[in-house]
Amino acid sequence: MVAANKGRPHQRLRTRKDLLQAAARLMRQGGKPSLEDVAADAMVSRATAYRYFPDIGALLAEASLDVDVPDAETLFAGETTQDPVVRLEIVDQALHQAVVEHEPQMRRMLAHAVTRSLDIPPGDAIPPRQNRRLPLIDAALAPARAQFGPAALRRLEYALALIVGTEGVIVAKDVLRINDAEARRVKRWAIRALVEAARKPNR
Amino acid sequence: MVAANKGRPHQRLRTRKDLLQAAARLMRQGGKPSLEDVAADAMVSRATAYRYFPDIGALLAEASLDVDVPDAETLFAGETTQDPVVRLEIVDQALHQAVVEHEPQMRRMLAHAVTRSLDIPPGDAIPPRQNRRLPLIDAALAPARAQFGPAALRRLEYALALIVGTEGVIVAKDVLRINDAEARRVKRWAIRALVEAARKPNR
DNA sequence: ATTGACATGAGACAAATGCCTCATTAGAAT
DNA sequence: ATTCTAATGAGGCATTTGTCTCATGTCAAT
Repeated sequence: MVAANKGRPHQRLRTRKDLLQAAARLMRQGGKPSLEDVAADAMVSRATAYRYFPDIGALLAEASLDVDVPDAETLFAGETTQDPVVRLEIVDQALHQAVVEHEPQMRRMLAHAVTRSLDIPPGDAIPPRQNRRLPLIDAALAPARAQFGPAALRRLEYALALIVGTEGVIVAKDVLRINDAEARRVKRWAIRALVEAARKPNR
Repeated sequence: MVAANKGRPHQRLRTRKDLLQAAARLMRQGGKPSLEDVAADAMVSRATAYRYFPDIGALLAEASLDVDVPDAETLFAGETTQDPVVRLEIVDQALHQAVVEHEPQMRRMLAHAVTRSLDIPPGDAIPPRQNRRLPLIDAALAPARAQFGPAALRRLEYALALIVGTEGVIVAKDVLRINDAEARRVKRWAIRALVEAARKPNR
């Protein structure tokens, strides 16, 4: 593995970027490129690719990762509503769309994230999974925070996180086998139900 | 691949079982056995292993699959309650426990299920993912079916399926990074909220 | 008991994976 | 401009993966 934070940052960033872009490009075209393909497309030697990524799976997963999910600020830029349900539906819409638009990458990413803890030596620290979901949920609820108690808010955010992320879309597709429209409908209903339940004084 | 339903069913089932058992045994011991290891342990030639499973991933995933989740009948055997919330919590408890008890296998299984649609030739049929969740949810709601309209029932079942399965446990662990107790608490709250929302006349 | 279809074992093969070393190159600091 | 070090390229190596062929063994039906 190449050094992390000294020496030649530019060069390192460039080759890293080239590798990820090549991987993304090849995946967009067709199935599962080999590390050799990626390295060749990035005009980088195979050894160098292994210096940046522990294995081909990690490379592909990370290349799948730069699906740009809008952040909270841009998502709520022109939005004036205070209604948490409306704002949550905006979040769900954005995430849902990102998933269906980049479904193969999202699936690969999820698979990698889910098994990462297995392939590292036991007793070693598990790198935290990157998380775009909670900040968005939090931002959606921000204007209405006063409506909930602190514990209820936390509980609500966690429950919502079970519904709005990648996994929800995948479950709807693979387990429930329903189409996008119905999946969206189910989630919207659930979101509203949870928010309203959290609004109640207690329990 | 070996024939599916003619010839010598006994022999086929035996070797298939031997392979799966060997894979399960080796996985229980340590990390990720190679197909060669599995074949050797099953006292079967490598070629034969490939005749039963398309690749090592499928073998390991299927070997992880025989985690016995109780079916609806045994789960509700001594149960007299009609309350759907209580019954749903029983289901959630059972599934949650099955996941945490066999976490590595469940993760492998999920990863395989999630990416299976990617590695098959495009345009080909996607084999349905096996589903233990909906029947259990359905059984939990069965005594209370009259309380819901048909559309509301469907919607409720789908929403619940987003919360109670494997994915929910994984999200709680990896994304929310909360412990089992809190995960259970969040899910119980969400389940109750959804059921009660579905009870209301409409919307 | 014999036959015929079916399952298996043995081994060859190309490709991919991950790891390694050593020489060369390119960037950063002086 | 020179120097030193970090990054790279080239290639080798052992292992694994997945596919194929052909000979052999074995089950089941007659």
